[in-house]
Amino acid sequence: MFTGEYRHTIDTKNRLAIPASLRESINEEVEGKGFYITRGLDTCLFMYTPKEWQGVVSKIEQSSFTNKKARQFQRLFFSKAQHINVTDPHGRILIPQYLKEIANIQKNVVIVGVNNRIEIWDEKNWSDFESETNEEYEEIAEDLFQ
Amino acid sequence: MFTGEYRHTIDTKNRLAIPASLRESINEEVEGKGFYITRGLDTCLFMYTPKEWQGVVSKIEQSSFTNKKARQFQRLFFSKAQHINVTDPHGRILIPQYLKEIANIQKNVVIVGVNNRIEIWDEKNWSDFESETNEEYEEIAEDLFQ
DNA sequence: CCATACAAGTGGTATAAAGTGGTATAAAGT
DNA sequence: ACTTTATACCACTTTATACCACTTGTATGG
Repeated sequence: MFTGEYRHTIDTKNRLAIPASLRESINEEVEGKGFYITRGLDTCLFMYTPKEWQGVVSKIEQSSFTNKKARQFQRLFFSKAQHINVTDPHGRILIPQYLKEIANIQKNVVIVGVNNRIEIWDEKNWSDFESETNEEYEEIAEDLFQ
Repeated sequence: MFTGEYRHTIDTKNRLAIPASLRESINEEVEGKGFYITRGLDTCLFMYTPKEWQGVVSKIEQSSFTNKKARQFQRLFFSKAQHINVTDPHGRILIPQYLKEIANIQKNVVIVGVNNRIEIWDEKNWSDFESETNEEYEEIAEDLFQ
């Protein structure tokens, strides 16, 4: 399970260090090697272990769209996804340029653990998101913890 | 599984380099040698490994059209398809001229991994497609990533 | 409380691989 | 036999990977 919020930077060569504590929470034997990274929702990137990724993919293969919608969605979904292995001895990954642009990522990023996935945000988008949803958090939580 | 988006160019002799990371994700023993390339849907080209191609063909053979429709479709489908081997030491293939014209391919192309196939797009058509389907992506993806 | 050691994160350089463009040779079609 | 097309080969440019060094922050021990 991934948790926590970490502030890192992307360098000029699109390298980003995955926080050590997130890496250490992965059992490679079970979860597979490397990550699948893709376009997320709300202007950020989603990153999964191979095992969790397989779960998302099988959902897509089940889903019943009209032919055209299915084709178009699958095209976007797979084209934005990328398997990355962590070859760097310091646990850095390479963020594809097109994903940087989609999530509007500059230099300072926030890496967030969200249960079965890791999210990657531009610092600005993250603080915007936080201030927007701060109040709602209390409301939702109240319902949830009843 | 093919994923990712790659920007390459076609030279004056219709040669196109298949991205190394896509080639490496193929197990030739299982998938067969070379590719089948054909006219795709939505103004692009589809490219399959021999094994995946066999799957597509057998689907067509099962399909129950009226005789005339089936005949017309199969005629178009098979006539545009071509088996190509990758002889170039750099993994380049030769795009037949008639397929270039069908997909309106100029010099700059986008090569896209879409699960069991590779798609080849002219750069312009690809960016048009992206902007058209952007909103739908968020809608469908919301259900998916729950 | 300060000094030291260690780990994590960041930045740069050197090397290797991938992609592109051209020419020469071989094969195919006319 | 000639023209056209495809294949093989070679050279260059660009990009990615591997490697090394520095900085920062945290923990440990005197």
